[in-house]
Amino acid sequence: MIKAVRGFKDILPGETEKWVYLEGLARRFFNAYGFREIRTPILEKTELFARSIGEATDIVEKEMYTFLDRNKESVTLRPEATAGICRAVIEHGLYAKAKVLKLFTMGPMFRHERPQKGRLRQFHQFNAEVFGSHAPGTDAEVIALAMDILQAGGAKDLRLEINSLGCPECRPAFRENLRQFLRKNADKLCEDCKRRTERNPLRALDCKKETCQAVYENAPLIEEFWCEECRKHFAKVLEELGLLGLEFVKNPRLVRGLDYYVRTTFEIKAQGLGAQDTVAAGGRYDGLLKALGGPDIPGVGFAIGVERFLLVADLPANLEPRLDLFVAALGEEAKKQVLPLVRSLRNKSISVDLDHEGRSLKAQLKVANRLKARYALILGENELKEGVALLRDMETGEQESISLSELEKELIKRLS
RNA sequence: GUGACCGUAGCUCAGGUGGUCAGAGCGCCGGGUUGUGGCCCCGGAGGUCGUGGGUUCAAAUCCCACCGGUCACCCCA
Repeated sequence: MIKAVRGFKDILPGETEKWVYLEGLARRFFNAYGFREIRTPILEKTELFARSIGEATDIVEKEMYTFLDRNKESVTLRPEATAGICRAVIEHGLYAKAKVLKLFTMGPMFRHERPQKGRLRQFHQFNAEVFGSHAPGTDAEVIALAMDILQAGGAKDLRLEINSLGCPECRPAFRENLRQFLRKNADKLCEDCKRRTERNPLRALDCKKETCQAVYENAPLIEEFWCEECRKHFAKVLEELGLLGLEFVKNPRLVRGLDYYVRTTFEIKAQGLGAQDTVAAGGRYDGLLKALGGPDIPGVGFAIGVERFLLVADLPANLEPRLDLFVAALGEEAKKQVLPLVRSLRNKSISVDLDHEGRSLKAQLKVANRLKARYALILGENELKEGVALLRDMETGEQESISLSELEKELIKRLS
């Protein structure tokens, strides 16, 4: 048997209804916050991700689905959405259309990692990106949007963690200082952190090993290095979050895995997700557009992991579709009578199904029951003779006789 | 890439120390109701016991390898 590729999952009926529900929910909020939808390709030139995410990140080094196209050009299945959106914004000059450009997208991302709870190789995100605003209020607005979507989906016990990574003005000094600290304490660190010391010292702070965390109790803090601008920016973001009524926890060790973040970074964590407890994450990426060859326009955004969202969402129980009407036509003649009616009702958005296998009435009603039909319409020889059809209420079992000439009108009245 | 655990019908799972152990529940199909679903009763279909090798008189059961799944590490949504 041919099975789906590891880490790639079918989303089956029963699940798809939940997806559609959450997508609709997210769309309503994106709309309410003034975001327009953009859809970019799933495949991009590899260079785009290498330049935006960062050459030395795990994503680029070992997690991308990269291959040579037939013309020998290296292409990659997008591991995240921001890079592609930035590319499109630059390519089409979208930044010229409005001072502040608000975009959202939803769709699959691909990362070649070992699957586990809340982690697939093809996974899905809801993404929001704002271009053209340096204002801290925009950071807060974007965070509020993410929180609103998650809360509307019934996610409980959300924990918003926030930090500022500084900017190109102040971060290098911190990075160097931290590196010195790590070198001094190298003998107490795990192998991973020793490696991070030279490659990406900030990431060491994120290490989950208690022995390392014990060392980092005394590590230098980024806030001690923030420049005046970064300090003011962060304070203002927090103030606006407070005004929006959002609780947060400052986490000076919060470091993201993508190089393009500056200043504000945040993660929204939830209970019940196992080891991968971040449902949403994002931050500010002011230099990214310029780095990709565009104008020097700032950006802020976030991604919600849809699979993880589903794990913590509290959804309505009645998402599975119900059939309005099941038509049980007994015999060829009855079926001929009923086909035009079925089509007509369907064209009025009334959901109707019928049996094409010529099965017994009993079997047909059984199907009607399984499809959770509200009504069944029974038309057999007896009814044909009398020029009527029987409308059976599948809840109560009550049946009434309706003349064929009135049938369509009656059904529309009851079912629309 | 590393580790732990797991792999029996469509689904959820039983099957002490190898010898009617190929089963149950749910689902599906049919019958009980010559034209009436849901509840109940009866019957039926459906399985290379993940794959391949080995030990043995005998393996779903023990051993090895491989494949697949789950969770965790790394990292991240």
